[in-house]
Amino acid sequence: MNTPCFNIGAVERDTGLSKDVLRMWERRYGFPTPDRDSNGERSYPAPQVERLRLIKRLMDAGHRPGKLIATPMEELTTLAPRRSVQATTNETAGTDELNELLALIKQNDGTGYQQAMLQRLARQGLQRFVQDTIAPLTRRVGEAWEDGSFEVFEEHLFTELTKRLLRQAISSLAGGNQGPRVLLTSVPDEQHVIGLLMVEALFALEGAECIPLGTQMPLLEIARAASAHKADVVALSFSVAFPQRQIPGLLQQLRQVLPAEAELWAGGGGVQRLGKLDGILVLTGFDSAISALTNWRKNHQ
Amino acid sequence: MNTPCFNIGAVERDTGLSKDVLRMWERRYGFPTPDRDSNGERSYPAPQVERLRLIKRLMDAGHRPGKLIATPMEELTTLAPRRSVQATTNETAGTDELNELLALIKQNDGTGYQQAMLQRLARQGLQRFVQDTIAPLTRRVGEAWEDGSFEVFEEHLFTELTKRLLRQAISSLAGGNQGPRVLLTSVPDEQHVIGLLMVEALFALEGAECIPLGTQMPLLEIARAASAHKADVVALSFSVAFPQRQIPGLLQQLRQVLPAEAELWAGGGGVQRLGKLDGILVLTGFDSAISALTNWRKNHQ
DNA sequence: TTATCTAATTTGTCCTAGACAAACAGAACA
DNA sequence: TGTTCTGTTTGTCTAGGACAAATTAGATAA
Repeated sequence: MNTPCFNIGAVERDTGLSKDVLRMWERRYGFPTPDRDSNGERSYPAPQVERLRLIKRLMDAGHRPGKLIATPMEELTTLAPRRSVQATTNETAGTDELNELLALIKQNDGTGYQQAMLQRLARQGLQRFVQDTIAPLTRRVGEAWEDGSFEVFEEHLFTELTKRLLRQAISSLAGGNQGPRVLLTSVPDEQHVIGLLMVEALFALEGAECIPLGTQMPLLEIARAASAHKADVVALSFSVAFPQRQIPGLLQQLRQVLPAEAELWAGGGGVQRLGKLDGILVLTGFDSAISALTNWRKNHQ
Repeated sequence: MNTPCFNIGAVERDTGLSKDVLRMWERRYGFPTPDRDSNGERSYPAPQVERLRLIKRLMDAGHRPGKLIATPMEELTTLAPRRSVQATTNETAGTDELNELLALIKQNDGTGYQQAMLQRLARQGLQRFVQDTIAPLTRRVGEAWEDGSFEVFEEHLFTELTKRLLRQAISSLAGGNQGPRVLLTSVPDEQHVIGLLMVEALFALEGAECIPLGTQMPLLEIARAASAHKADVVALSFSVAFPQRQIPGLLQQLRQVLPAEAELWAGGGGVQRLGKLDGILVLTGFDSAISALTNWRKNHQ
């Protein structure tokens, strides 16, 4: 493992920082300081890539790059998150149980986690399971990832296993066909699917007809899918990690290309601070999602 | 829908063509021809974005951009795929049944598809189901997508439902613990997970201990995960859609940062034409994967 | 002291235009 | 028919400049 090197494209892939940003940081802040290969192209040593990944994580947690880059490495690893301060409010109840579940993931005990979750599902029923177990657990994992107490691969394992549980639960429900036809998906660059699965579970419980298209649909394809499926509602999910600044523009762009008769709903952690947008319904939580559904039914009978 | 416009970043997201490529094509070929907004920045009309998406699809199917861009739009829509010529060989048997399954997707009948697949699973058993149903079906969908007879959203629906089936089948297996500990994942930019799920199903059937980390793990994180989980094998999947040229470099880079005691296996449609690589085992198919597993056991008892 | 508005700063994204290497196609050759 | 060589195609990298949106800091008013 003697100092493997990454070119700028590989660093972009691995860190999520665009080439433009990597070059700009080098120009402005003097970091990173890649070597040059025989063609004069940047060649990033692995430790610098690690540091960039750490910086990116702290940025996603609300820190600013200028400060971070000036901070020495040791200090970086101990920095706390800035954004999610008011998070731990209604988590007094059941906190210990959630911690136990997370501990299973941290011990790399995927099987144990799955079994414990299935028990909870059986005990709580799907709706409560989604709202009281999956949702807070997901948020907790996000926070833990931000403050560094969760490794990336632990988060991946959690995500993969949780997706399985949800999908399994959903497919055990008979496909509803009373309610609106709801097309569930996300925009390109938004790959978090757990939010979509949670809301699908709730909608399916209510008997709505869900069309799960997975994540990362190009906007124009969402519009075509909505036409082809005669969807009554297009529901998009934005995670907290999604670049907030892009959301309003994306939604309005999609609203423009979407059939007029299809409603556009947006939910997830990313849209909570969003203002009102014309022709778009912002879902601020699970209750809001369910009441949107019942409202739709009231207006379409 | 009066000519909505996309900036270059949105086009990159929606088409998968990098900003560099978009600018270069404009310089070289005179297409696309975006307008400019008040800041002098490119503004792509929706029809051009559609055309770019079509071109990208045909490129993934083996065509060359120079030709495609010179081709008029009407002709583009009728172009056949170039790459997958020898595909339809051993598909004589059961072709009609597979066509029926695909027809369900095309009719947007997700529920019917799921039921039909569950029946097949029960009839064939998991191993045959993976090899004789899921695998050819997935290949067929890929081909159909390439030659334009499948819409993107139909492919998404198929993918989402098939993932559910596989995950459900896998989680019904008791977690094995005899065989090697196999860490299953993919590199960043490789988001196709069905191949991973198929091989996980086979390995789990053989009693191996699978650690599914989902897709898109940064290389350095794969290495950390392998250490933390004490993985005996890291198995990566590359779909046919993954840029072939990047694969050898990626694998060697990963091999460098991976613990020496962990084996590195690479499978999927993307690695079939790959030459031999030092310290990396290329899996050319399901049989090859299973024999790799038994070989490993032979060498580690 | 708190609130609000303005100015300065930070930061990401976009721009042009040039260079080069890897991949590919086709021709000449064995 | 197969192989090597050469020219073309194509993607990715480089440099540094510009600017707008977001954020912070400072100043003024309540």
